[in-house]
Amino acid sequence: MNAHLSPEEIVRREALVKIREKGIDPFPAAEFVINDNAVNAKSNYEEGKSVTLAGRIMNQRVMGKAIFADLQDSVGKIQLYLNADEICPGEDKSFYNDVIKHLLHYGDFIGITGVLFTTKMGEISVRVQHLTLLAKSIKPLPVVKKDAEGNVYDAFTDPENRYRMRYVDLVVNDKVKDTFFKRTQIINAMREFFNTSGYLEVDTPVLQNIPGGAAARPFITHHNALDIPMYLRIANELYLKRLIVGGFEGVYEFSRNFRNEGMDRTHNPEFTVMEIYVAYKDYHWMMDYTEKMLAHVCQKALGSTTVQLGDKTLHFQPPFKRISMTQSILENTGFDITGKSEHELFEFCKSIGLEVNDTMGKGKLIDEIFGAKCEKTYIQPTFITDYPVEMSPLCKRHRDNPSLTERFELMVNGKEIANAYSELNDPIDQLSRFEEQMKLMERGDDEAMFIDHDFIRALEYGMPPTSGMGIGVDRLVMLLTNNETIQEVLLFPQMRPEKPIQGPDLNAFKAIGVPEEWLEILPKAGYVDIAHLKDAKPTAIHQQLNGYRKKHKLEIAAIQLDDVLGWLQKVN
RNA sequence: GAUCUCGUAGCUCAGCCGGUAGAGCAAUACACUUUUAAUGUAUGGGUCCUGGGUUCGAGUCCCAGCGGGAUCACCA
Repeated sequence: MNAHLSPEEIVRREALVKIREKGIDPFPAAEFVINDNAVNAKSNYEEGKSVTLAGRIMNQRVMGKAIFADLQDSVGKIQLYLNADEICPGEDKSFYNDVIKHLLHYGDFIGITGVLFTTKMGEISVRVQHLTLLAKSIKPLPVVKKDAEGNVYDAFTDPENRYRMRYVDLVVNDKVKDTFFKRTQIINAMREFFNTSGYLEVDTPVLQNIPGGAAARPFITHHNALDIPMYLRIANELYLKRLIVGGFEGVYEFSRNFRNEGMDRTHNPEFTVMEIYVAYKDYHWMMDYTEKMLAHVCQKALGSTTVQLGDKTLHFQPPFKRISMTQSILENTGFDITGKSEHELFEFCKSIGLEVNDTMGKGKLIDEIFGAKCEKTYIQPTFITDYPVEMSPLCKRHRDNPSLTERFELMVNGKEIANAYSELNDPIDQLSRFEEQMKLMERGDDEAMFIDHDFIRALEYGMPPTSGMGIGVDRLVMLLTNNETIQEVLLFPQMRPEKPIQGPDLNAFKAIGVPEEWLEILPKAGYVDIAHLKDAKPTAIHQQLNGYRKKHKLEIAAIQLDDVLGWLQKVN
């Protein structure tokens, strides 16, 4: 049964047995009470202080009757000094010699009690008096080593393995845990900011009848009892506005959204957006509020409003630059979109080499121009304001210009981070905007919005003037943790599923009369299951198996052709 | 979805013009009571991603597939 295990795994499983034979439980149930951690023990160092710590053994340097090892706990590492006489004060040194030296492995969880001291090399360490095995690790972790200059050797770097086995990544790669600590600090800082303002955190449906609030392809599922299609939410916007209709002053939600679109280093099928809606406010207020909120988040999570991102330094100190979309396009292309017809925009797009087609309305064409020529130029936080009405079906028309909307997006490092409106609260205008979207859908735009009649009904009861803002949490975390891929800031990013390891069906072979000693050889010779046998010629099977036997010099009786014929008879 | 590129030991990687599968770390054994990429000696460990093809002979060349990465397109 150990055929599929690596030699190291077999050693560890054997160690498990030997540990049990010595009367030690390798997976004890009892609580292990610690009174300190690796980082605190070092920063509040007191010579001779007794500490009890728990964590993984990460590196052992065996020196005969003494061992140096690193203990890695939830916050960091501390060196252990394991001395035979210290741990086994009496005559019997077998716990040290047999268990610690030979049955403990890299990655095992242990608990220790000992006293703090400093080695002659100046390293704060624990002189261990008691050691308890807390959990055996029977699969070897990748061994990552670091030298005195901080150079890392044999790092566990393969992105596929790191993301698939994040639990391993977190153990062996120091910086990974820090990113996720920061992620939570960022989210906590936002929550704290909104709560201090007196706004209410709410939960709205993830499973929706109509996937509204954004333009994107949804994931579709089915509700059996109601026998209707249901959608995973692409946004929560329309539900939060219903709550403003219901009378809340301000509501916000950290919303896990799902979009059935491409995956790359800035897109994951599920991602997190924070959306907030506040009654009686407009988008000017929301710009001020967003600036303050981001400054607060940077200060809380990073201790500064200055953020290093690669070779760029970003400044989140308010006020941020503000520029209208029309002005931005004019500055970056020399083209004034004011009053231009769809045809004129279409021709301009073609003239600057953009790929356009006739499913694109005015809004989408302008968006193309902005995306291609303007977006990337805004590295420092910049509010882009006053988008064309065609691009923003949920946004109130601009108070001074009905062809524009009261909308802003916040650009940082050439990417959209936040999006906000003075929310459209005129139910009649909202319905006609939805109908425009339906026309786009009929033209072939599969990301146009559905009409949500219940949402219209809510607006008909009356929604106060409201400003709403959504912020891409994952992308914000990327910015603030200096990561270039979304996979680095999601604990478990979406991956193509691993192919199940096809366990050869040995029982089926047994059932047709394959002898015990040949059971495991069949799959190795290429016959993974009965179907493979069935499709092959008996003579080929016969030769293949005996060929394998010869090649590997197996000390078992050769298979006769009659045996193979016998198996095949039972198959049919 | 398109293009480029990669897939060899538990980890990081070599492997030339096609000719017996390699190193370091990890593992095992021995030595070593202040090491920290510990050290020294010895040993074991491989479906060279999968399937075809060319060839006397394929890790290597060709084709297809699977998986990863990068770039681009769409999207936040």
